[in-house]
Parts: sequence; structure tokens; C-alpha cells
Amino acid sequence: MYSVSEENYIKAIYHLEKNESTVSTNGLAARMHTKPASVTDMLKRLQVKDLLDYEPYHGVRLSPEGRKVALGIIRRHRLWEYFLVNTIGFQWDEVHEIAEELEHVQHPEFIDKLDDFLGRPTFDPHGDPIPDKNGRIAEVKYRLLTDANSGEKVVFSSVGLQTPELMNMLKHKKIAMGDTIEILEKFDFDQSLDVFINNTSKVSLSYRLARYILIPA
Amino acid sequence: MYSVSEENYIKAIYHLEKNESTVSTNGLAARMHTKPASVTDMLKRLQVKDLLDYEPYHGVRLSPEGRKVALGIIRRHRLWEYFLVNTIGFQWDEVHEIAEELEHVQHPEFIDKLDDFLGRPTFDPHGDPIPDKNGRIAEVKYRLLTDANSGEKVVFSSVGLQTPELMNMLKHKKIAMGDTIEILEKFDFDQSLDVFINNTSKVSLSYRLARYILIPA
DNA sequence: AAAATATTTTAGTTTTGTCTAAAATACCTG
DNA sequence: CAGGTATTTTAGACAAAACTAAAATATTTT
Repeated sequence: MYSVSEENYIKAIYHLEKNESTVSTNGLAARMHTKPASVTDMLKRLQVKDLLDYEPYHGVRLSPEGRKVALGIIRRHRLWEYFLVNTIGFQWDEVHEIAEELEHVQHPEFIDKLDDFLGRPTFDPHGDPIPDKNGRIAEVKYRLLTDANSGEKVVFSSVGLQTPELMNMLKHKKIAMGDTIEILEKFDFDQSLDVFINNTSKVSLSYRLARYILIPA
Repeated sequence: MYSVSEENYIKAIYHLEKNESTVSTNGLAARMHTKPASVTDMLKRLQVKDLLDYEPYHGVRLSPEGRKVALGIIRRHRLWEYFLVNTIGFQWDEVHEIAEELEHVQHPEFIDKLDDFLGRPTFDPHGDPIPDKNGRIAEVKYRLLTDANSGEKVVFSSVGLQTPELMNMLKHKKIAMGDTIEILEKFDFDQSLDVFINNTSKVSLSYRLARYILIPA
């Protein structure tokens, strides 16, 4: 249907739209590890295919069709992540790259069968909701760990970013999804936090790290 | 590592080498549904990458490295076929196309984990042997159903071709892998066969069809 | 062995997706 | 609001993988 490259652009736009209302060429280029000129080229192609509304110099938004395509890609990605962790035993922090490849294998009948086999899961191992076969997706509200107050005891429920760098960081600090985090102290000086993990180990988290640790709203 | 297109050429050459000792440009073009000129282009590229030995006008053979790559692709293809049938419930005649896409997802660690999860199977649902992680593959000898004698009772063990057309044909005749086939009569006129399937139903098979039904040697 | 035929390669295009350098537009600041 | 900076687009190239048409090489036939 659509090429791997086209799908990756659609997916990136979808994710960027969650933060900014309209997506910029430079923003897309940064996220895709490509140059702004290449982005412009692709946007023009995707515009023709009615996957997005693109106004030169004024950013881009997904069309309804584009959003549908995006949800399909995200569905495949997250189902595969679920499979990799719950079926064949990967750690939750190892699966993003592999799912990134698998998500481009289309064949709707196949994906639905995989979905059934997995038991129609609604959340992937990172805490992100999985769209169902009709594109319906749970609206989940998280807040950042940095917004929790001193003394609060919360559950690590999702990550705000999925790079190997972040995964390494978390592994090194021995913090995993589902862990209980108690805020011991918040430092004004550098916004860093001291926390208590699972009532067991005391850890210090920088502001930049804590921003990507999501907890229930 | 290698592109999808490169992998498909490598795989095709590997399969063609099983019949002819050296593979022709036209033969490859036919199998790849492409033109001879395109094949020549690709052969030159693959030659540079040391995946094959190519002598202009005199055909091509895989290099040792090329053979290694081919076995990796075939391993992935057949593991996925096994997964599709035995894990998520596809019929054995529906899985070839999907595996054709999945086989190009690399990530060795992932494939080995999948292999472990499946229980390191040695044969795929079509009766073809699956290379292990070191590229070792069972040497299986089959003969064609057309070589069986009248009165013989044999087991349908593998197929000589994997096209939707053949799969449809077999489904229509209600013949599946593992079935017992008794040769009732062989007709000299058109080389067709009358056979008895699972001691139950009498079916007539054309020579062209029976040639693709493989039985233990 | 020359002619006819079949196979294969070369040459020149096309499409997709990328790039760099330069031009155009938007925005920000004084 | 004019000038400077930042962002975005255009123009022109390139590589991969395909194509068509024409040229080159092999094979087969007589």
C-alpha cells in the first residue's frame, strides 16, 4: 500500500501532532534524521495522496485518511512489542527497534490473527495504548514524574520517549515499568529528584530523565 | 545489511541452483517477474559485493558468502511459516506470501529467540527443512508422485512449488500435507493418475499437478 | 561454417527518496 | 516597519532498482 518511508513520515507526523497543533518541516526533519529539503519533497508526495493537509511555509496536519493510516502502523508496532515481550521473552526495553521493522508488514488478516493470538491486548509493554482493528485507541492521560509532589508515591506507568539511550539510563538506575516510586525530595537548584524505588533503593534522578517517566494522571 | 531486492535475487539464485548447475539470466528474470536487463544490472551489483560469481554471458553461481546469506533468508522464511501455521492458526497453504515479507526482517537475536520459542523446528509446514542458526540444513530427498508405481501407498510430504494457484488446486482436490495417497492407476495416454486419498476419496490428478506432489524417496 | 535464432548485455530513461546549495518566505527585534 | 535571522522551499544531483530498445554474443540449424 504505502512505502516504508511514507509510513515512517505518517507515523512521525502523528506523534508530533500530539504536542504541537501543526507540525513543522524542521521538526519532522529532526525526528526523521533527514534534511528539511527531503521533508518538503515527501510532504508534497503525501499531499497528492491525500494523507495530509500541507500548506507551504505553514506546516502540515494529517488528513482523516492519514490519521487512519497512522493508527494502523501504531497498532502493528505495539502489537509486535507486546508479542516480543510477552510471547518470546524480550525485555521491554529491547523491543522498540525490532518492532520498528515489523510494523511495516501489512496483511490485515495476519495482524488481526496475531491480535487474537495475543488476546487483544490494549496496552503495550511501554504503557502505550494499542489501537483496535477499527482504529479505536484508549485515551490515556499521564503526567510527568516531575509534576509529582514531594512525599507522593506513584507507579511508573509509561515512558515519554523510546530511545536506546533512555532505556539504558533506566536499566542502569534499576527502574522498570510498574515500579513504585516515592518522591523523597525535589531540589530547586537543578530540579533533580531523590526517589525511593519499590521501598528498596534510593536513587537520584535528573530533571531531564524524570521528564520522561510518566505516571497516572 | 542487504536490501529486500538483493535478498530476493540471492534467494532465487539459491533455489534455481538446485536444478541447474549454473543459473541463467533469463531463468532468473522469469522467476523474479522482471526483465533480463534488470537482472544483469543486479548481478553486477551483487558481484561487487562478493555474493556471487558472475561471468557475463555464461550464467551465475552463488559464492560461499552468498550461500550463507541465502540460508539465512530461507531460515527466516520457514521459521515464519511454521509460526503462522502452528502458533497463530493459518492454513499451510495461506502462509507463503506473508512469510515472503517477514523473511526480510533481520535482527539475528530476534530470529534465534523466535526459533527457541517455536521449539527449534526442523521442517516447515510445506515439508521443507529449516536451516539452523549455523546454516545447517537437513538434506532431504523426495521423489515426485509421478515416479511412484501403481499400487504404491505413499505419504504427501512436500510440495515442489509454492504458488497460490497450486495451493488452490490442492485445496480443491481436498489433498493436504500428510495425507496418504494410494496410486490406483497411471494412464499412458496423458500421464495422469487416479489416486485414493486417505482410503476415502478417489481423485484424478494431471501429470502437471502430480509433478509437484512430493513423497519420501 | 554461415545464417538464423535465442540469449544476454549496454545505453539511456524513470521513479523513489535522499542530498547540497541557493532562493524565497516568515518571524523577530530594535 | 525595516533589517536580520531563522525556517522553508526550489533547483539540480545522485543512487537503487526497475524499464525499453538496440547492440553484442551464443547457440542451433542447415
